[in-house]
Amino acid sequence: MPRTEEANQRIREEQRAKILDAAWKIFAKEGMAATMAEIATAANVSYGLVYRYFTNKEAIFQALVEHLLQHGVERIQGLLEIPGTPGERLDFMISKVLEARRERPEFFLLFYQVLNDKTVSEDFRERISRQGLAYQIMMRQLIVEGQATGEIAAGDPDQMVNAVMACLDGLSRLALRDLDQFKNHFPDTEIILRMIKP
Amino acid sequence: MPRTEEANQRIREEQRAKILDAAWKIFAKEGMAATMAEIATAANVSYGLVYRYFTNKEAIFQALVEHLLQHGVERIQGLLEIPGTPGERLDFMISKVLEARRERPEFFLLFYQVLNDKTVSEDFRERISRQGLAYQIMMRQLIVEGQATGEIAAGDPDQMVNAVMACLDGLSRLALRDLDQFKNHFPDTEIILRMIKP
Amino acid sequence: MPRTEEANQRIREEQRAKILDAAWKIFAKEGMAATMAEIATAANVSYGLVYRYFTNKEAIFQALVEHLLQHGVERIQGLLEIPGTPGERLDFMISKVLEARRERPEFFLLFYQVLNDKTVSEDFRERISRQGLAYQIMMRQLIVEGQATGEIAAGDPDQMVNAVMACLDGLSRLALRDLDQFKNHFPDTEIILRMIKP
Amino acid sequence: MPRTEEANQRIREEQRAKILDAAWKIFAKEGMAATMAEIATAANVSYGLVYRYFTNKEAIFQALVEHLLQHGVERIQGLLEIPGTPGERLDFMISKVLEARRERPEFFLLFYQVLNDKTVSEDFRERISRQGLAYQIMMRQLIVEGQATGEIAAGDPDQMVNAVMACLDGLSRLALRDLDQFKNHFPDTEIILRMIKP
DNA sequence: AATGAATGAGTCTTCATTCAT
DNA sequence: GATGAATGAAGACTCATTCAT
Repeated sequence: MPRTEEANQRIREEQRAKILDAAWKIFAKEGMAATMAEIATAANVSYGLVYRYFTNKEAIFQALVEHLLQHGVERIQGLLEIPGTPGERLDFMISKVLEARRERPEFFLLFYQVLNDKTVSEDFRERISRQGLAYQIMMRQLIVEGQATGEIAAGDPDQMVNAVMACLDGLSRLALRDLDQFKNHFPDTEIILRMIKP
Repeated sequence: MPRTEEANQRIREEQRAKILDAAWKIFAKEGMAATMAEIATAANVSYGLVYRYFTNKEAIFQALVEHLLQHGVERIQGLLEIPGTPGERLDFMISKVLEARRERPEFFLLFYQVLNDKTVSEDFRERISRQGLAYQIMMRQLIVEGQATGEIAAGDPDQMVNAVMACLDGLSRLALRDLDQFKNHFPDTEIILRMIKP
Repeated sequence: MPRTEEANQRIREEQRAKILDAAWKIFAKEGMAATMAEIATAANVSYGLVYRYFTNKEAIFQALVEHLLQHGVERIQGLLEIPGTPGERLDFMISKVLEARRERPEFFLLFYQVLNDKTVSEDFRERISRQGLAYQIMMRQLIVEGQATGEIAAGDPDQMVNAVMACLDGLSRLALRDLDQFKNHFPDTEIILRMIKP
Repeated sequence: MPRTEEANQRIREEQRAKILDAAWKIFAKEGMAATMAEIATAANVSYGLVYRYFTNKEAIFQALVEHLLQHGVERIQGLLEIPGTPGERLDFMISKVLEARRERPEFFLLFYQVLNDKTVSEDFRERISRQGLAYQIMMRQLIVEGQATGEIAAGDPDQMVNAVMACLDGLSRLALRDLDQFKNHFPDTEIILRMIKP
């Protein structure tokens, strides 16, 4: 008695999700050094099954990255439409991303894995990189505007962008090293914002 | 007619240095994922020669880490003896480390590689970790003292430490991703310090 | 549809046995100089598969040696319980071991490989050595007793032990060099025994 | 001021001898697994020098084997000319070889290394093997003759040859394993001879 | 759809051999 | 004649990927 078509469909989706969930955690931590065995074990599926859902390791990575790109675009789109003064918009933009980073650290960790791992295909690096850049360009733009309105401290806007981005990056990595510190002493937005406030 | 003993000595020192120099760059970028072939190529020596100078990959890593620990200890020792108010000492401490990070990015990148790579021996992780911690504890102490004197902003000192450390970590990583940004728009100490200033 | 658990179990046991069988022959001949490729080829499996069954070359060796120790102990235990005069017991003991050596030459060849190969772990050498010694001590004891009863020739019992043991060792090695001679002209126990008979 | 020709000649011979002496010990123990570094160290010469005296490892081996063959031939020649009854000649032949084996164990150990090591060139194995065979054939012949005269026990002469040869082989190997036993309890000829005496 | 056994290419390490001095 | 630094091929081991059931 074969399964119904819907049942199969559902199974497939569930299994795929299970694998991807596991992959998030593993890839965020290990990057491309993650092994297929680790992923299968973490997903609680058999070794071979992973290959029925994904062509190869790169393909899993790709699925995660697509997710990243997708959500990233949405998020950035959202930020573009926010009303307010440049300073207000910066506040919002940074507080939002901080929140996201606190809630989904794997998300951003993967982001950096993509950028640093040379075994990741150039195409991904390119796309991921472009997205990060979009965010930075927007931040820079708002900083420049904010300096004009006096909401933002004077100084090289690029330095400020680098400082803020570095801080975000570093916080994400803290999640890897010391989850306790990360969860219990995640800095308030205010602290970060002081870097660019007059 | 064999080479003189001094000539051999010199050759050995030069080659060893050449290999270590190459290893800094490679390990900073790749961590233990670096291949011996990469290191040999970067050092411009043959594959097998690396093994005449170092027992194995771990031993190269070890040599670099020892260097790290050595200099780190000196640096931290130096900071302990600085006179001044807590706020002044924090200024000094952070400006010094920023300078070091700008000048020797590989140095700190390796630091993080050690912490994150689970293939690195537990002993190294322990020692490196302890050193990072010493720095953080000192910073936290000065922040608390600075808050008492009013030189430092009120708020959870742990959050501030995390924010500053994250920023430092993130800046180091910027060197990997975008050396141009890193070199030309490295943030002034002042920007970072604003995070903890009232 | 996956294989049944039993099928897998059976496959694993068969393959493991196949590899061990091949390993007996190869290790007996080459000792630790045996290559994994040789073993895989002799076992008619792929290179990598050997590593799914054994951690490393040493582990294969270990499995064989455990077998050796196991059976050796049984054999020696058996000899202790034999009734009869010292001379009779010596006859029995030597005829038994000769038979074993004729039937399972690899068994004893491996024994000597362990003793002579300095790349074998000290622990193994120790255990194997102790076992050989136990056998020799028993033989020496019976020789001394046999000399008292007049069943055994007078003379230095250590020399006799050495002569007999040397003969056994040498016969095993003959299997390597000239299997034809070994099989068709394996000496009768009587010949060996004459060395210690009056 | 260049060295005189004779001085050079003498140096060359001394160095060559030094290397060969060292090689005897090392090769007897390790066979072809001996490393050139070990040999150079044991000979107390520099690594590279070995290659000025010998083309490669095989060549050292070859020099030793030539020595073996040379002396072996002499020895066997000597035995052919011995007068006496078959039994007397056997006594002589075996006592001589036992003496040689006790005095120069490396000599015979190398002999067996050649036979068993597949990395030794087929040619050597062939020649060495032939020599061993010559010795055995002679022994067999004398045994047969001795059986006719009643000096030698009845029985399969091949078995007797194998038993005696095995004993010799085994004794040589005892030198590797337990030099103390080898030196202090080397069996008297008489014990060995009993195997073939009525 | 699922399982895990099987394969082999890539990397680490050793060591025979070559080469510059 | 002598030295030891340099090279690279061979063997151990890991792990992505394929395959039989």
